[in-house]
Order: sequence, then structure tokens, then C-alpha cells
Amino acid sequence: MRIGVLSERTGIPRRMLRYYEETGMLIPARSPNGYREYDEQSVDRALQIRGLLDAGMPTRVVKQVLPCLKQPGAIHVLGATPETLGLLERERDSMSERIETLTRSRDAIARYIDTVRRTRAPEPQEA
Amino acid sequence: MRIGVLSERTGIPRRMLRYYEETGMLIPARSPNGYREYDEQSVDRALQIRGLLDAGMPTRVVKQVLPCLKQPGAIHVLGATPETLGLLERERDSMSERIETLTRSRDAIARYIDTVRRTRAPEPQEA
DNA sequence: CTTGACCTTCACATCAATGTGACGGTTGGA
DNA sequence: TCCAACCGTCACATTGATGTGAAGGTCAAG
Repeated sequence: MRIGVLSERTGIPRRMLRYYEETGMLIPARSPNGYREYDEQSVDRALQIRGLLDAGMPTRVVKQVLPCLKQPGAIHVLGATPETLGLLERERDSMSERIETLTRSRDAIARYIDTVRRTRAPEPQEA
Repeated sequence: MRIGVLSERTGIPRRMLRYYEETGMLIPARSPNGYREYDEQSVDRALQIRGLLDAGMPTRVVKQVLPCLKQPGAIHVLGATPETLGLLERERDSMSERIETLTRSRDAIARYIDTVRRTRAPEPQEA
């Protein structure tokens, strides 16, 4: 599919899809006329990238991390240098920290919302 | 304590602590001489801010969200407008999404690391 | 009193992630 | 044929989070 379609289907601006290519995170094929041609997989891929970027992961890390996220695996297993492995472990740990921070905060917010709701909305339910 | 001490204790650069004040996330008292004076709570507070920023949350949201993260609660419960409440709910939900994305990716990375380790390190353990 | 280690504000620089728009090519349908 | 709706690259603007440094105040120790 072309960039416009992928953009439609993912909600990600064309500009950003081009940026993802520029940074090496999502590289599409090219039609003879030079248009970017994305395969079906690119949809998930793009959304995954979006999610990671939104979660605060910088593009260069996303780029390093993405190859491990393709299920088929097995092929690229051999291509991992010790440095890459180290980086991945550090990344895994820092992600765990983020997850914990986010979870704690989210739960606190949820409790807060609950409390507010409960302490001043003991009203009957509508229609 | 003064900014240098807080910086030492949290590992957060002075510059950033001033920035947190500028954006209204962490406002210290002032000594008569104009120096910033942080209380003990500020340590946790600063670390929390750091964690949320690292997790990709923008400062204006951190600012909105922080008041709910103070345990004592109860006092500021009344100050929540419906708009704030709505914002908090949206934020809670988007945090949940982030957490899921991060968790999925982290687990995938962890699996990958495991696989690589297992497929080429069936070596005896050292010392 | 001077020095050094703090602190202040201000301001400019940088970097990554985005927005925006100019300018031009391709293509399919009226 | 011509227009509309795509696409391409290039490039500049912006925003948020930071780094860096200048110019000067405070204060305790020597």
C-alpha cells in the first residue's frame, strides 16, 4: 500500500512515516515510480513504533529493539553481538523501571479518581 | 536543603530542577537570600517527576497529575473540576496503553535475550 | 578582606520529534 | 487534454527537554 493508505490506517501522519524511514525504523519498498510501497506488516510495525515513541523511547533505541519484536525470530538470532545484547538488557531493565513508575502513578490516579467519584457522587443512576 | 544537595541526592541536574520549578511541577520555598529551599518531600517528588518525564509524559500533564500522587489526599479532593477529572481519566487510560505497549515490548525483548542466551551459551557455569 | 563554593537570573545552543509549505512528478478520470 | 489527488524531496519553523556559560550575589573559612 502507499503512504497515504498506511497513514489512514494507522492514524500516523505521512510526515512521520517518512521520518520513520529516515531514521531507519520502518523502511518501505519503492515502486518503479519512486512511491513508497508498504506491505501489510507495516501496519503493526508502524503502530508499534508509535507506541514506543509515545512511551518515551528514542528512535535510535526503537531501531535497535524492533528486530527482536518480529515473531518469526530464529533467523536474526545469530546476528546479535555481545554489545547489542548488553544494550538490550539495559533497555529491558530501564523499560521495567518505566513500567513500574507508570503503573504506580496510574494506580494512584485511578485511586484518586475513584475517591473523588465516591465522595461526591453517591447519586442515583440516570435513565 | 538547597538545590545542590537535592541534585546530589536525586541525580537530577540543577538545571532541570530549576526547569521543574519554571514549569510549575516542583516549586521550592525561598530562603531570605533568594536561594531555593527544598523540603525532604522534594526528593521523592523530584524522582517521581523524573520517572514520568522519562516515561514520555509531558510536563503539563505531570503538573496536572502530580497533586493526585500525594498520599495525604483528602484535602485537595474537593478542588477537582469535572474537566480535571476528565483529563485524569484520559490520562489514566493513555497510561494504561503505554504500560501495555511497554510491557509487550519488554517481554519480547526479554524472550529474545533468553533465546539468544540459550541457543549459544549451553556452557558450564564459572567458578 | 579575599577566596572558593555555593547560589541567582538570563540567554543562547542543541537535539529529537513534529508541523508546514514550496515545488515538481505521476496517474487516472472528466 | 487538463485537473485533482496522489506522491516525491527539500527546507525551514517550532516545541519540549536539555546543555552551557556569562555576570553577579552570598557566605563561611582562612
